[in-house]
Amino acid sequence: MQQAYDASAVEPKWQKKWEELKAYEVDLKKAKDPYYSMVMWPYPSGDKLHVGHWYNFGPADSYSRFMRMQGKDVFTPMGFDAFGLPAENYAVKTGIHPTESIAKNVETMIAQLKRMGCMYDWSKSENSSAPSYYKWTQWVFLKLFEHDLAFRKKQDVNFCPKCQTVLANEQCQDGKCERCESEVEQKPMTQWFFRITKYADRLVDGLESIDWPEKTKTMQRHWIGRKHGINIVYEVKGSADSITCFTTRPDTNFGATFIVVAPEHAFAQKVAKENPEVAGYIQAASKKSELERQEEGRKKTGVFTGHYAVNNLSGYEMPIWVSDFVLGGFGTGAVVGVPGHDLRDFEFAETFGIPVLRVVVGPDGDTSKITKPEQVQEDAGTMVNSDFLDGMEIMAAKEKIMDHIAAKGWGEKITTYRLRDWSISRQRYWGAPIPIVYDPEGNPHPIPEEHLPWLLPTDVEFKPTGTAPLAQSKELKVRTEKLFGKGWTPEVDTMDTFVCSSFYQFMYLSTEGVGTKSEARSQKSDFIDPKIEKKWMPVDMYIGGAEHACMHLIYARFVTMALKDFGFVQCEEPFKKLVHQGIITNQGAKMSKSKGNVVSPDAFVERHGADVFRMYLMFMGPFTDGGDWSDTGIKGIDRFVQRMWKVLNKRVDQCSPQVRAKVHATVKKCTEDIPALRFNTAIAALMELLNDLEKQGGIAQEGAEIVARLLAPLAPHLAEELWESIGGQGFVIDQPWPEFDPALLKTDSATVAVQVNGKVRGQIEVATDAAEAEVIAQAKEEPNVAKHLEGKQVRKAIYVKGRLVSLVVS
RNA sequence: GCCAUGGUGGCGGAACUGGUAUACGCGCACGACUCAAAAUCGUGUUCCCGUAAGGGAUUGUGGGUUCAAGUCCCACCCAUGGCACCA
Repeated sequence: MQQAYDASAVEPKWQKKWEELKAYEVDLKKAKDPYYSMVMWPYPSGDKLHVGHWYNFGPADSYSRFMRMQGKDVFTPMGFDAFGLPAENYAVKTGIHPTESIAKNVETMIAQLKRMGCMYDWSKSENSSAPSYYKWTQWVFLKLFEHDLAFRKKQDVNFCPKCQTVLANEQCQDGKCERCESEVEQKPMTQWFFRITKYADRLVDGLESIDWPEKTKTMQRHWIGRKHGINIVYEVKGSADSITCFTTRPDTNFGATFIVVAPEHAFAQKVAKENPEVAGYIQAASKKSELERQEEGRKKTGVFTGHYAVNNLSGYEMPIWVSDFVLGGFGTGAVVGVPGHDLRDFEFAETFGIPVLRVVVGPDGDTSKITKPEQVQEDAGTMVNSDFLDGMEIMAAKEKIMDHIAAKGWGEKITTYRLRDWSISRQRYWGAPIPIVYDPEGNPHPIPEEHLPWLLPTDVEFKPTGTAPLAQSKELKVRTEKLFGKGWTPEVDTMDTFVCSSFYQFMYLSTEGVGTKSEARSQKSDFIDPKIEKKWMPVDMYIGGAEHACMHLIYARFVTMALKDFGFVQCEEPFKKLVHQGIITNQGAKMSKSKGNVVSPDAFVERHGADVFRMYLMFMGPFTDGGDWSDTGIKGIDRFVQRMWKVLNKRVDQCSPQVRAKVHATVKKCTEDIPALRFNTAIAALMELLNDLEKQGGIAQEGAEIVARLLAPLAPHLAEELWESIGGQGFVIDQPWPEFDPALLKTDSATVAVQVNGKVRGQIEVATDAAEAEVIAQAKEEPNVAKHLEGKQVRKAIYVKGRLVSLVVS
């Protein structure tokens, strides 16, 4: 009799063997059928791996293992996004240098990751805070600088007065600091930017070619916000001034009845000098904070300037207003109001008694006076009261009038974007130093490549003061003067950590391990071997959180495109296929340290093993849905593992035809479900099979070999142990994926349901190939069916092969 | 407010091009083993009526199409995620 399956002994045993035999190391040059499978690299925090990591990495590994058994040379690396604020804050609190705490955390996390039993190629790991890595972060900066894609400018930035630091847009929520909830101030500061806006069109158009979730693509499209429209110039009556308005819907321009400019607009500023009412409004508006504006909601405020602008199309004299619902920073800072067909314009017109004209008739044909907001739909509507546009569909009218306005010289067609250039300067310590020095006149100069890595100095305090910690470093100052001359000063800001992660997909392919061979690489000037890059890029499968949709996932695309243009890589898009795992919550709330509801996997892994924990997470529901954490069901997977171990070690001479059919049906199900990341149903199918095997009292050798292989992606340790115990050679993960025989899936007879007037009244067994008439006759004879047919006429009879008979009677 | 996705037993969730709704698991109940408990095994388990056979109801709500609707169409309600005066 076999012993119970003991995960605590079996799992370390196989982990050791995999490591000793380098089972997961990939020869990037020799690999014949490359498949690059990547997960988003974790931040090495002291909190260790949490359930969310397991939920991302475990299933992703099962997918990689499946692809490997399809015969692919699967490369799946792991690394650490190690620069960033948490380590710096920890340093402020404890005085321990981030280099030290990060090294310790990385070590712990590697041990934990190995405990998961994932097939990472550790010989090619990366750590973004290693000089051998950030040398390349700096190199990327220099290349962007060289091509005028990195530049310096003064701009308002988000500044948290309590944390004494600049925050990225994503670190401000509703105008408040994400961490301390203080209200964020807008402060003008000189910062470095990457000119991502230059790539706006490619970033939008490229989305067509990649296999990403539609939702993520939509978010990126919206974030980039490309809009085709026209700038129309309106002359101010009795003045040499003019106001330019951007609009995407010039087709409705015959309905324009007013103009609104932002308080910051030059015309508003000019009027304010002679009109105290306007000046007062502008001053009041500028005092309002982001928060106050939001609290006001959609309530419209404004002030009339006393001036009019002429609509050349209709001759209408439009009053010019100032209102803070128009944003100074967007478009031209002025809009033309078409209250009949725009929600905001309607609200404004209603508040101030401005006429509302109808110029579009909707599908309902209603031409009455407009009394409630009617937003123009892009796909339905006909022009009215619009002179030469009358009767046209709106989209056709839009094209016609744009040409008309442009030809008359009243405006110019233009495309606008919502995307802004990427601010990458951070007044923080723990990041890659920006490789720039300033001459005595204050002009920036790139640090020559031979001086990279431009090392992060260590002689600094971490306490936040509002200026960059690097400014305190004597060593950095001395180093700069020594290399460049007296009076030269270093840049003291570091780079946003998103710069580090924007190109790591290439780094894995060009290194040989943290702190070992990667040191050698840092001596070379090659970014990546073009042959390797061509062979492996783009990444075939990328799995990670949806929260990166408009940050990392845009930045990485931008940097890849730029590197392609510079001639260093050949791929346009870094990630061919992208999948987001769902979020695991605890009692409906996101897990976070501050809420104290983080579930640690360690205790479960210790009790049940990594296989059970991984499988339980996969069994909870669809991978992309996530779910609410509960540990009640984990026992079911534990039982599954124990029972599977037992029954696969019980031999029968031959499986019954029914069990053989079930085995092949299970192969089919797993073959379809695992690559589609439907792990929950694949596991359910294996459970069904297990129930049948137990009824049979065991399994034939041939069947056991199939089942062990089916388990290999989902429960890697259990599968290896099973494979060994049934006499398999080598690692099960190196075996080919089993194939199913479609002939075995067919059965001779089928259970067919019989409905009478839509209600199931009985079941009959029929031969699969029985004729329709025969089956219907048999159905009528079924006792309970017959009862319901008594005294009635069958009007219609339908047979769905092998499924049901539907009888309609009256 | 706008956009997207989704509402199925006590719970997590299955369900192919419309074709026996509730697979699989958890939990629960009863039984076996045990001095007892845990573990394990067996049986049952959508709800209501019925000992049973059987009948009725049921996939957020209300309509519709169809021999047949969780699945398709219309209206509405609710939940989650994203965006939020972007012209």
